[in-house]
Amino acid sequence: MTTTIYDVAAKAGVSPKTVSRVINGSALVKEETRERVLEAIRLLDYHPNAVAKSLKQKVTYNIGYVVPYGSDFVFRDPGQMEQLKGASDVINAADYNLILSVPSTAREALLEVNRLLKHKKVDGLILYAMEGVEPLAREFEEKGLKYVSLGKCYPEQEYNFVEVDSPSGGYLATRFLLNLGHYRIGFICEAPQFLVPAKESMIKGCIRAYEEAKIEFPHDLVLEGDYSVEFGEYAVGRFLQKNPRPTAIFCASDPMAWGVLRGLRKKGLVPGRDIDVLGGDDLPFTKSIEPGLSAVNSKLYELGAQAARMLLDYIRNSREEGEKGIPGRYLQSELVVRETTNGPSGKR
Amino acid sequence: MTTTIYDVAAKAGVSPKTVSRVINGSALVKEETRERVLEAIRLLDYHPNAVAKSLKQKVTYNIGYVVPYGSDFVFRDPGQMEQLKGASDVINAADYNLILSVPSTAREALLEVNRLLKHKKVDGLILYAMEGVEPLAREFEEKGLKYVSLGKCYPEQEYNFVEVDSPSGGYLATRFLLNLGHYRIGFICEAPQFLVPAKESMIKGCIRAYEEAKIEFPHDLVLEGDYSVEFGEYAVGRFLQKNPRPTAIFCASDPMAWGVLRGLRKKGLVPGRDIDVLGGDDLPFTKSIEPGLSAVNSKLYELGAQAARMLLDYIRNSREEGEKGIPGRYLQSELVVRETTNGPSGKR
DNA sequence: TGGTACAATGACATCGATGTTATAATAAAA
DNA sequence: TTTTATTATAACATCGATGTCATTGTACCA
Repeated sequence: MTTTIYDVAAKAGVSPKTVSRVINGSALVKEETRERVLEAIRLLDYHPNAVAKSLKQKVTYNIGYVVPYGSDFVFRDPGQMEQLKGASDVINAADYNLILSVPSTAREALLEVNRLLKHKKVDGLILYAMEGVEPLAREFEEKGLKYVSLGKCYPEQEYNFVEVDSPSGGYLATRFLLNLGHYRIGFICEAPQFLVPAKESMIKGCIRAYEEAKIEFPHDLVLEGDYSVEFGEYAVGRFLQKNPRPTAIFCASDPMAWGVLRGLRKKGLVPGRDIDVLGGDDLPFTKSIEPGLSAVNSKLYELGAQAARMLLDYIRNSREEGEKGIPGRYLQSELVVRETTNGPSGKR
Repeated sequence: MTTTIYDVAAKAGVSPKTVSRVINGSALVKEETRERVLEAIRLLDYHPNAVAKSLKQKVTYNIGYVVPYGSDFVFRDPGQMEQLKGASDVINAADYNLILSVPSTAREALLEVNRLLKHKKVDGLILYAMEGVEPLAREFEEKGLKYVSLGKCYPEQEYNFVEVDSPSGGYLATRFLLNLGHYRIGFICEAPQFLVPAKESMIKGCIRAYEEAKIEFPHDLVLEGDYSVEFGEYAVGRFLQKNPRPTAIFCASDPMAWGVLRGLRKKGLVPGRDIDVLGGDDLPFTKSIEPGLSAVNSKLYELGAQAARMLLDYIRNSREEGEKGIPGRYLQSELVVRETTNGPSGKR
């Protein structure tokens, strides 16, 4: 049936071990033998069986990417895709495979993770941190299973995570808007059910910026959004009822900002002239929107890429037993100014 | 180290084979023994090694999902994500794993596919059909490797594909617009570099609808787009220069239609009043856009799901050698009418 | 010329499960 | 009660690679 290393060995008149040496580029093979073996491999169209190799070497070259119970959420959120893409690129470049798993309930997520990690289908896991992953993360650590999470899984987590520093992004955005002359700013921040409990909301940074500027923070202008375009649109209505109404709106995610743009237009308001708008991701799509949406760049691609790099590092260099993993990292955001932030009306 | 089936056997005082029987739910185990074994499994927190099982059974329970050299394209196109999601849901429900691979060049794609299929890392492959996959598909067939393609890989392909019947979608859309009273319709169809050579363009169906209505087809109003929002916006400018200018625009994809909406607005035109617009995918995002975009529903989720189902079928029921696979299937589109199609101006 | 190093190769065991086949224990049939 | 089925279990081989260790061949040095 399938050709094995034994077939090749027989054809080349050597032992299987020698064929193995040739495949793995060992220097301990005479040039002439090597060529004979390579010829046999070519003739038989032989491909080593990765499963057998895995069994012996206890390495699968598979990385699991698990997003617990977020199926709909995940596939519709372009921010999620950026993270996945970052991870995918790094994993593929390292000749590993990415096993994508998007269970739809917490229970399924648990089963899934077991199937992958404990049954040795993957060498490690990238875990998207959401409400409810804490027990999973704890268990991994207890059992010495390798993972890196996208975001902290619980407040005291010190190892194996990469996280966007949301408060610093909020601070950056707010300071910028305050400097433009805004003081009534509407905030759409992250609804808790979409945030890991451990993650600090951007709003902390926003408040800090107000404090530094010694301006009173407009607590009446804070909404909690679900990352959807729809929510952004809805929020516009809410904000316009306020008195005085905000002169700028800052959203924790780009899709909500897209919704805000749409909502404003529906009300006959011009973003960037009547009301300033600032997004929270700087997704690729945001670059091509009209008018050009200013945004905090949350480095989502980089987030995924770094997580993958950390995990690969961890997998390949973990000699000592009982080491805790790799210290967590925070990514700092940047501000990208485009056309929707020009200062309060009249100033333009 | 890791607990194996031998450890469990020893603890329970039975043979490894009996443990295996318990794990696999064989009826040939006395109730009392079963319980003893289960207890041992629990105590030792034993999890069977999937790799060892794979080696023996020659089944990996992995499905590869390969999108040849389309990294950027893929992750930015929400239509792609719908297909991926459809496949992912089916694959996970069947207790298989999805290995996602998005190589960025044709050469990498080849290596990738070899790594996956020939090295036995997956039981089968879902292959996104694009320019250049034909040789791959041919080789798979020659070697009896299992795959199903999303779209035909070459014109005469009869097996192992699922495809959206684009011409029928084009026909549906065009007939609808003609019935509304349009006769100058602008078409943005698929640029050839993004289409498998084997796939028929929707434009064929559009022309057919014109023929049936005995109206002359406006050949001057056909553009080829790259699926991007930007192109849709650009196309608006092109169309408005035509004389007489079109009263409706039909796009092969939703993102291009989103671009058209934006482009129209920038020119001060109102979609659905001044010019009708029709999208080509009916993506989730399209449901929530403003104004509600009418669209041909291309069943992209279903496309991915069907491909996965076909492949799983093929994998599980392929007893006979040399069978060609599963006959290809075409999915028919539907029309979803929302707010952007009200007939030529004045008629409203 | 014999000894020592090192290069090149192979024999055999091993990874951890399951398939095959033999055998022990029990139940049903004669 | 003996024979025959049937149930329950185990011994051993096997999947296809690689690791360990032994062995052979060759070159270099004393």
